[in-house]
Amino acid sequence: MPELPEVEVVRRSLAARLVGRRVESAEVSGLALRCPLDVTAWRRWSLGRTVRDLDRRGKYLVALADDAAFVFHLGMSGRLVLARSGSARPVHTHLALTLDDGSELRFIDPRRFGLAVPMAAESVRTYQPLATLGLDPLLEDCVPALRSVRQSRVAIRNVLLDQSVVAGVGNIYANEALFRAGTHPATPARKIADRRILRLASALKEVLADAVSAGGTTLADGGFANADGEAGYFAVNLAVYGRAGLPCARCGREIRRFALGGRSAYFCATCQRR
DNA sequence: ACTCGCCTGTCG
DNA sequence: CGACAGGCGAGT
Repeated sequence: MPELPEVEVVRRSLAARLVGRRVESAEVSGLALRCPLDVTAWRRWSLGRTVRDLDRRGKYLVALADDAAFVFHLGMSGRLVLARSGSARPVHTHLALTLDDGSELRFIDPRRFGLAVPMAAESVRTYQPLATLGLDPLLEDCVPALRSVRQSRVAIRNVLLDQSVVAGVGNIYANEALFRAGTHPATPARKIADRRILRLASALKEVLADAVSAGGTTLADGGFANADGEAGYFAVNLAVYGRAGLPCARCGREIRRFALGGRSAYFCATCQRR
């Protein structure tokens, strides 16, 4: 489940080898991702362009290539990898861009919840999925964003998942940040005192930075890998996510799981209070 | 402000 | 074989 740290790890592992490369050909699988993969659009916007920059916006990656931009989202199971052109493509490779150094950028996504869209560089500014993103909790102070929802009745775990509030947080890091902040996931946002908002903001930044340093979270399913196909090792540092029934590393109490808005929330009833 | 459907692989 | 994983957009 690529969230902000995993996308940042991909960006860092990809950027140095992608920037300066010219796109020579583009092929697609024919299957739709979140949006249809339009081979005509890909060829129109990518062929002959040179990648100048690779940027992250929340969970999105934006490659700038001269007057074009390629927007990617890894969805649930997406990978962006660089491989040698001509080597066998893994199953579920939906986009392959061959580059001028004999490498090939591949977008691989078994579950096809991801996104790969080419466009004019000037269109990025108004592209709706990017335009609605909240601020970046790794790069910016997210206290103002968390304060902005102080009237909301929505459970704080769900607030953290709202990409228009803070961009890039998914279920793993929402749960982990709440554990570090000592706040119960179901706490209505408006019930959280300002001191706890400050604590949550710093816990969020801290857990995201720790996860980036560890190369991201690769769960037992092996879903996530960086651009070289390497797993991250933050999974060993998860305090609550996926640990229902196991003892809390801080107090020993059994971690509990419950459904919150259709997806699992995890917490320690001793360490986290409403 | 909710729920549902999309999609595939894995696990019990 | 059903449950589950879950980001996100569409529908209610």
